[in-house]
Amino acid sequence: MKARRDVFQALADPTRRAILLLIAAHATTPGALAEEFQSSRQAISKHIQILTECELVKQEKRGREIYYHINARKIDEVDKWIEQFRKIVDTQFNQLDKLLSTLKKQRK
Amino acid sequence: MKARRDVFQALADPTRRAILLLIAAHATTPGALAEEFQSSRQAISKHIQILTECELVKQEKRGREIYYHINARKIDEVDKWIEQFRKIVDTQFNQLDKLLSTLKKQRK
DNA sequence: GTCTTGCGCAACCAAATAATTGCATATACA
DNA sequence: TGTATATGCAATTATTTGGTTGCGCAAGAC
Repeated sequence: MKARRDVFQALADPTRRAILLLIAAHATTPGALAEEFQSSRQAISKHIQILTECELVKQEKRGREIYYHINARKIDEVDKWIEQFRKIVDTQFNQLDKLLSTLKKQRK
Repeated sequence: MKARRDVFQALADPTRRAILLLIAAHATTPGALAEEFQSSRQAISKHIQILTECELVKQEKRGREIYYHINARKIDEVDKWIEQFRKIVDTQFNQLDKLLSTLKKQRK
């Protein structure tokens, strides 16, 4: 567990998506979340760690418990990509060269 | 290469997102796509295969070439999830029980 | 104080993923 | 017909992922 930590990758796992919905509905602790899944507390904790690393959730330590909150703005990154994608599809974008140079920049 | 094949997982890989943008801009063949990346043709082909399996792109065989087209409707699945997520965040959704039973159904 | 609870951290493991390499096949072109 | 091109398929490999188990450490409960 180490490398690519972006929102897209975080959303790829169905358990993590479920966790996000639960936190969105009600700020919760790792233990409380784990009870909702068949996996262990540690497994859930790792998922939350990934969600925290890519800033989709933030922690609030309160006593010996940790409450997780949603950072909704991070989802905008996904929205932005989809919007860009849709725009290209819709306009049948023919400035291919422009797109290619954009992609090259992103790779660096 | 076998299991989970959904749109979220397909979008998790940055190369696949780039491929999608390229196809969106201009229907293309595997060979033409491979030239835009440093990876081999086979590597790109596998990515396209994944994108095809989850129906984000469709094939059109023409002679010995294969042209790929975008199936934009599949992206709606992501949109829908984000919309659901946003709705929960915005309303601070307190019918937690309802959400929990929804999640349980989805797991089956 | 002692005990229990709520966590994180590290080691470990099985399975999935991404990429390579080599080979097969079908179409175009000379 | 023979050769080059465009592609898929299968086997192999390194890395990443998702999960488990065991340990340790604070913060409340008694």
